[in-house]
Amino acid sequence: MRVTIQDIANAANVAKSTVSKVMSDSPRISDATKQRIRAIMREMNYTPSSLATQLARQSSFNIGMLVDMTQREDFLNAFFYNIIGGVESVIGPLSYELTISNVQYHQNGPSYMERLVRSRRVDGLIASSELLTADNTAEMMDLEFPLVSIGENGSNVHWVDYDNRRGGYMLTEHLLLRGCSSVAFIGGHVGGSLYDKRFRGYRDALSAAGIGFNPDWVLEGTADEHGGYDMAVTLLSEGSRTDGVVCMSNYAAAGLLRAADKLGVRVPQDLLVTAFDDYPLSAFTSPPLTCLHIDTFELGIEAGRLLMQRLSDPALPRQSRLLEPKLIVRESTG
Amino acid sequence: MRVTIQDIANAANVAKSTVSKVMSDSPRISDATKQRIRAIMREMNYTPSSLATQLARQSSFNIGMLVDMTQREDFLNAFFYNIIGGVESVIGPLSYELTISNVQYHQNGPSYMERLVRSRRVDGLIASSELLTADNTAEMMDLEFPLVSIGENGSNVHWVDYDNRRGGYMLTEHLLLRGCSSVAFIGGHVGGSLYDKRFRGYRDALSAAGIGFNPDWVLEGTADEHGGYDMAVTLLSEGSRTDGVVCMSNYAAAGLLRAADKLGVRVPQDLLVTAFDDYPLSAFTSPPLTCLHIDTFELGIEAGRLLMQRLSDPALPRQSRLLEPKLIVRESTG
DNA sequence: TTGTATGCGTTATCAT
DNA sequence: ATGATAACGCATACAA
Repeated sequence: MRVTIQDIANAANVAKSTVSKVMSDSPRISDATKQRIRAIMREMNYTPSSLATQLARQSSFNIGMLVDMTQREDFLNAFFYNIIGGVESVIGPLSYELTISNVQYHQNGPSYMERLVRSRRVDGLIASSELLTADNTAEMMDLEFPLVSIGENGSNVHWVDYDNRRGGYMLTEHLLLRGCSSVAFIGGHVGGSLYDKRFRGYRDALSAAGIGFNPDWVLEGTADEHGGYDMAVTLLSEGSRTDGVVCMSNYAAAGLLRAADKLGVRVPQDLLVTAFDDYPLSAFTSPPLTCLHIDTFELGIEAGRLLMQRLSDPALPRQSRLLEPKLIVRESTG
Repeated sequence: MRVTIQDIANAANVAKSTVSKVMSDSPRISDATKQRIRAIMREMNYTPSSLATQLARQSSFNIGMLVDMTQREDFLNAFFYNIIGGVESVIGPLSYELTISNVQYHQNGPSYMERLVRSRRVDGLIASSELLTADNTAEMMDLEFPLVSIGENGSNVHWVDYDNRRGGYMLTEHLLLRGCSSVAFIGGHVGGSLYDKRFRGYRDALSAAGIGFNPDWVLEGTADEHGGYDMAVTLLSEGSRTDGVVCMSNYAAAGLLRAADKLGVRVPQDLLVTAFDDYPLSAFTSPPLTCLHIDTFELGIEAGRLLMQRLSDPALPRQSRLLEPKLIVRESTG
């Protein structure tokens, strides 16, 4: 830094403690001196050193966010980026900055626990639940280090998540309301955290409608375009009476649509189709897909809010927020 | 911080300066003491305070990256996220952290110049050229503040960018090589920085092939699905002899494909189609699109490298890097 | 090879 | 209402 608080103090013929008080707008400084010193600060183009401030206040005014960039799947990227945007939108106005740290590159060198947490490089951390090991979580709890998990978390930490069970329920219910009687569920694998919740929602909706569950309607597989195509071929060729489908992803749904087209199955005349995630394909398939929109920006906002709350109240009891997804109806369901 | 360097010094019965030297692995400390003190540090679970280190070293070891999150267009998000990943992949291993700052929220409060630059909260900045005003750029030059622009920049700053002219050239040339003789260029508007470069590449490729340029083949318009549809209708209904198209975006191309389908124009039999950007639609349209892939992760890497170079050599003469896009051939061109 | 003293630029406490 | 001074935790030039 060029000009320091001392320079200002000298120029104004006051002690630097006075200048400091002016900056914090202390009521114990006369308005006259405030004006005078502020003018000098402007004139001398003074900006306090953030490094010094941070050390003195024992706070970095920095929030860390852990991401995993090994997954080069672009659609995930868009989600994370939105989360980042959401977090920033709440911490930014509170004069906190956002530090993005990639777990990938912590493999060899010091981990994020060292780089961010123990060194106090950030005042708090937001991280996807998959990236939080039990050990690290425990240590942060022990250090009373503010932490918010994105994704339901078993440990005693704050978390925010979308209601995936509810999502499965909503899509299934929508199909039933449109007259479907045998609804299939395709993509994903039993044991996946997303899968299990969404599948449960699917089954709950069937039960609620008094419809028995048929194992033939459920196909596991990779939830991408290729997987969707294959599962659709299986599902539609068996002469099954399926009249509605819930897909684990819009990529799988795109594959399904391609298969249906090839097999002469018309959507939505012969088959109604729904999928999780609006982005990126749902609006552009033919026909466009009825889908469930997950607003990850909102997720970031909630995570940020929760963390800031925790920051100002260390005794904040453990909290969690379950956000509701939004149904977007398009031609694939009539 | 709980345990400080002083605590370690006490426990080891040495001066804290000795401990400091051990941490930097100074050759002037005996191996014996090094081992002994390191053991104590481990045992006492010591991690140096980053705040204190930063103040003492007069460096935040932080790189700032400016983004504009007002644009809620998801596909842009994926690009930016990849840039972030690229930057992080080079600065992370060098023990720098990445600070993401959103210009949007700097509207009212202090600007990023105040929050990041003048306060020295970051040691250097990476920002998209559209976000850099002449004033701010000038001030950073004046402060000798390390800056790398993403996107060609007129000012005397370091920058990295993709070669958009070359991109326009490549797509056009590809069509010509596939036998097209009248190639159209649709989407975007004269004056746009991307447009002008890409369009120039298109014209250059035509010239190089000795083909005259026909203004009827060039349609301006929004480069989204709707715009693409409209432009295609205009282009294809006029009984024009266009046999190949370069689209400014894969969204526009998707619209074009929809229009072609409706008008009975077959792709690629009657018309070859190419587009800028692989992500997100190009692989999923029918037929899948031949397109130009822009690896934004790579862009981030180059930006990061350039900045780190500048950081270690303040006298580094102004540099720029122009990256070459990659042609991905799919069914839309046969 | 290790220790002493000072600086880094603030904030905060306690006098005055 | 303002000033002197001690933290904050580490790095470093200079002594020993």
